[in-house]
Amino acid sequence: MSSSNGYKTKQRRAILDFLMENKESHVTVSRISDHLRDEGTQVGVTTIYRHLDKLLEQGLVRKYTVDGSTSACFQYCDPTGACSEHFHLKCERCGRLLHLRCEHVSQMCGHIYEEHGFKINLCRTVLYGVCSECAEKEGETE
Amino acid sequence: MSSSNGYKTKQRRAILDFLMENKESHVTVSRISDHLRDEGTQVGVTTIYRHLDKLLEQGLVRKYTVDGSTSACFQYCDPTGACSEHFHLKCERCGRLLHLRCEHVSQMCGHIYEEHGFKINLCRTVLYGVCSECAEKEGETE
DNA sequence: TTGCGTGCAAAGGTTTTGCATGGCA
DNA sequence: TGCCATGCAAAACCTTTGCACGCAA
Repeated sequence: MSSSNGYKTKQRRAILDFLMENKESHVTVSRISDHLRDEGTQVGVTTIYRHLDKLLEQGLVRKYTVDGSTSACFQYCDPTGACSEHFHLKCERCGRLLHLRCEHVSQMCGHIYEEHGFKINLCRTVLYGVCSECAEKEGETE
Repeated sequence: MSSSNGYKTKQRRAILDFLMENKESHVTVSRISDHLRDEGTQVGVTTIYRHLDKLLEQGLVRKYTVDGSTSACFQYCDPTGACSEHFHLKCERCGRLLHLRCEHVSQMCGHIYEEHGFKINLCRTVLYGVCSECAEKEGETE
């Protein structure tokens, strides 16, 4: 079913490459556009939006918004499925996305499902907070 | 400090009333605007945005985005502060917001902080998924 | 009376749509 | 060659800003 997801064009390749290069952080459409232009592979924003929509449907990218920004953020999501099995932590200070691979926490998902009847969608859920590095920096000045 | 948060106008009253009536779900600016117009208390969107900004600063409303919609969602947040002490679950089907008051889950926050060095911000964090009622409905048709 | 609150109009952004052209298979 | 992909321009939205007037205190 997913073997023929459209033509292989250089625009699609360029967008996908950039997303994969930045799989540890999130990017906006304008950042994708700027990067591709600087790199020499000019791609219209329309095309970028259309590809992201498709990738979203296929579950290959994650989409969310960051406080204070009006534009959506996108992030490549490994097709091996690894990212749909653990929580994601987003630091409100530095913006980094951390992958929380932890047995203890995974069990909590089971607990919430069994005891509270709520099936968490790990693909969409992001835990916001402050990472240890940023907490240290703040501790210095406060 | 928070005893004099501006004048008491009928617009402010109308917006706050609507938010409090809908504290179990989220509303968009256009929904607020439509409701107030239908109710007879026409309020300009500019005013709605400005009040929401203030309420956000005061921590009286929560703001987030829902997949598929480009506009922001707002939700009244009880000033008793209880809501900053537990997780919120948002059902992706019915849109309801559930308050997860559970000792076991609260302990997990401590675990993530102590073992992973990440301090979760419960005010901003929303766990997405499907609630038990919607899961049942889907089970019937699938 | 003073100064914040309000709402219109306009600006600024982001995202979507229509349509003619380009390029993969 | 047949379609899908692309990109420009324009439209459609959402949100913010400037400014004059209204209204609470």
